[in-house]
Amino acid sequence: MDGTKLFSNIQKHITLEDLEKEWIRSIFEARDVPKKQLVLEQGQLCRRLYFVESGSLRAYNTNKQGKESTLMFAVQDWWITDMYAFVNQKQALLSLKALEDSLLFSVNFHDLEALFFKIPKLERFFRILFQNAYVREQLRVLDGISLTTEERYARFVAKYPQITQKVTQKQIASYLGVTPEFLSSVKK
Amino acid sequence: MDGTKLFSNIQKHITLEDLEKEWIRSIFEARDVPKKQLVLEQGQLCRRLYFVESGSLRAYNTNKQGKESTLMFAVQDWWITDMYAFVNQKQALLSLKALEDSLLFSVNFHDLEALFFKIPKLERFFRILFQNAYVREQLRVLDGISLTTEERYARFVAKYPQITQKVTQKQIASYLGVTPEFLSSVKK
DNA sequence: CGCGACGTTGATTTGCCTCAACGATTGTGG
DNA sequence: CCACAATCGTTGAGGCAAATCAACGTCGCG
Repeated sequence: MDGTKLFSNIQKHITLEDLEKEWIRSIFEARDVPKKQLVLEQGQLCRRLYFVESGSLRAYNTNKQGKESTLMFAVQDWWITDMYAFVNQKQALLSLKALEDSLLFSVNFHDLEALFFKIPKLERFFRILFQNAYVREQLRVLDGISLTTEERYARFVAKYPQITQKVTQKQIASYLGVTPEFLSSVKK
Repeated sequence: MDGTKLFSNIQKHITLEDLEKEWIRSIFEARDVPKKQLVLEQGQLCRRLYFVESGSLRAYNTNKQGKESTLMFAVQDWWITDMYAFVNQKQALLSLKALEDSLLFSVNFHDLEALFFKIPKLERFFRILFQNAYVREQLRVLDGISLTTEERYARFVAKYPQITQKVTQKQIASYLGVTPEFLSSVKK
């Protein structure tokens, strides 16, 4: 396990001693996942929180009629899981699938809880992480209830240019909550 | 300042010594706001985070055409602010207005930052608070892109029965992102 | 008492979905 | 490496969901 990106990600908000890095290293698990592999399947217990060291993932829900709704994309240097199912240790509402060959570091729920007691500074790190995530989702909700599809597509492209390149329009459509056909027509 | 609800809210997730309560008390500010009063106005700098000891607030954005979009309601025992503007100390995207006579406790940004250093346990409290808020917003996004208006209205009523009683249908419509006329028709 | 906001209803228009078809990519097995 | 299948992005016809606009009765507030 190298985890260069993981440690520099954490050290954006707090500083770590070598010993603390060692503890973290011992608890996080590295995993290579090939393109299209499922990391988590909807309905399973969601045991782990993932950090994307390289590659990218998509989190999506599939309803009874088979319609997919994309809740988030995660590229290099992002954290991702089905957070609802992770913090409540419940059945996942989401599936997580690799968009390309990826290297993930992950930690299970109970190890992370223990790590918070061993390294209280991590509470600060995750406080800031969740704070930013909350703000991001609130802005997305506001966009969703106040903007037209055309405006929301433009904002997505402006905010996530690197993601726009990696994913299909069908996936962007399912992130915006519209059909691929309609998104296609909006683009002109 | 009494702050019974404030302290018991914090102590849902961490325990506080008397001295720590004293520090918190000295930094939080009590304020009575009458029904319909603006607590924060869109465009102003958002300096404070609010806790609703009693009463209720609504957070909403008004666009150029004058259309209001409700981002959240906060009743007794909830925390609220324009979180985007608060954590970045930017111009507020939202206005906060009292739905009824309310008692608020609030803290300004820099005092809260200082308090995190004085009482590191508070990082844990807010880590959990933001974690739950993030999950809540993610589920709202998912509902927004995957459900019909009828289903979303039913979920709102089921999830927030006490809010449903306090607010107008116009406000619920602006929370769901539909017009009052359409919500009215959906209810049958 | 009277004004203004609310909730509802109906007529019309617009946004968006559904379904089907098509060429262009992508991926896969022989 | 090629041939075939599958998925993608696009287009168009038709239908439904939701917005717009106007009208009207009700209610709370000044």
